[in-house]
Amino acid sequence: MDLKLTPRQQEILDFIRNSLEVLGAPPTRAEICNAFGFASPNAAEDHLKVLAKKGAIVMEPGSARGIRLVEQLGLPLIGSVAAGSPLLAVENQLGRVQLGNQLFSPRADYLLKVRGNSMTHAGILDGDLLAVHKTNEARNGQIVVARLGDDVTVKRFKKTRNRIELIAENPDYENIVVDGPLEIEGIAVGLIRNGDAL
Amino acid sequence: MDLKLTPRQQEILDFIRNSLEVLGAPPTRAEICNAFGFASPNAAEDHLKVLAKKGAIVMEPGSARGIRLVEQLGLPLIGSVAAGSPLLAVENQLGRVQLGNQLFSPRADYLLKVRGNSMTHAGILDGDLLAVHKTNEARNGQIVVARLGDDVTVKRFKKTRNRIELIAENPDYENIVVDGPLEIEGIAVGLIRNGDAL
DNA sequence: CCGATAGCTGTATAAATATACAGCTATCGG
DNA sequence: CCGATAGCTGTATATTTATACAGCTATCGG
Repeated sequence: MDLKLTPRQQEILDFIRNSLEVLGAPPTRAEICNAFGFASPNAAEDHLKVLAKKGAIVMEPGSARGIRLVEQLGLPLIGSVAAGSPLLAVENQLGRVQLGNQLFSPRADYLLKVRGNSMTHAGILDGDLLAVHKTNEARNGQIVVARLGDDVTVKRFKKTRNRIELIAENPDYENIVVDGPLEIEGIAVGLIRNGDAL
Repeated sequence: MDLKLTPRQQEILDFIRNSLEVLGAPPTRAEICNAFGFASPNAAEDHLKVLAKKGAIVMEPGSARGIRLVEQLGLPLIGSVAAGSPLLAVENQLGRVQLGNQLFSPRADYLLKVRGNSMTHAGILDGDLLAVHKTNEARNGQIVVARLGDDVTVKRFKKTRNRIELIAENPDYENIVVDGPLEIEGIAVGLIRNGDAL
């Protein structure tokens, strides 16, 4: 979903860019109307919907000035996950990393900053950024981001006839035999290592 | 008015910075409350008022998410001025230039992109950015930004016993003898020339 | 001529948001 | 001990804002 924009739609997009630069915030529908001389706020709304459908912007539902430019979105970088909070909650985000998500396959939805050494033998070191594809299903042998109660962990997924195990790729760490509620948050599709860690 | 911030106030400011980076827009009062665990939106309001008074932010009255960081504000760059519109109207702004306003004295309030060659003999070329201090009063010999009806022009100010003249510093252009309404928008306090024009 | 699409007007409304007023506690310099 | 200030709770409200619904015109490929 990344179709070409009509000239008019391009103008709207440019206005949003300009608003971000000049005002420091995205415009409201009313401001768009004002800038283009629209008599109805719905004219702006329609344009925004099209821009969203075409993948140029993302709209934060119900939020004032909730227009985000996809081009400057990049992938959210998730830090340490606060107990019980949704992985992608704003409070867990360290920022965004400018990175086309077509770099990985399947598509990366976010980056997770890895903490600890439980996966070092799989080449995943402390501080690495793990590119994660959001999904609820994992196949045997895949490296998953899993939630066990309040904890979020990165491990290798192993499913046998009678149980599910989360394998630590480091003999110093113990594998986890799942007995409580397990939720797959996503599967690893890539890795980025910052120069600092090399 | 640029006093030191308390640690708490610094935290609030950092949160605003973070919100701009992560969300792409300034936070609402409610979001600040949420992030810091405040029970009352007024706690956020108070902090913002202090930050505004101390010069760290500027608040757009009545506007949703109307918090601007002064540090990334720079000086507004005014392009061609639409007939009849206020000089600093958003529609006239080409963007902002990162520039401490203490560079000039008196303080520069905005930059005006000069159009035309009527001041070339004063070293003001087409395309130059003129740093302007906002004021209604000009002294003899100062270079002023003046409004004559719908037109905004840059000229040297000359006041004699019985009339006011706007002098063009280029023999190819004619001086303007003021007979209609004249409004001084500001006086030139500096000049910036972009590499392109050299 | 038809249906789809772009681009708009006009109206309405629930929810988000800014922001005022009143008051309370802890700290700190004098 | 006093007054000022920082930092907050709690309540209330006028605006701003997002956004739905209904409908209209012009263009364009078939």
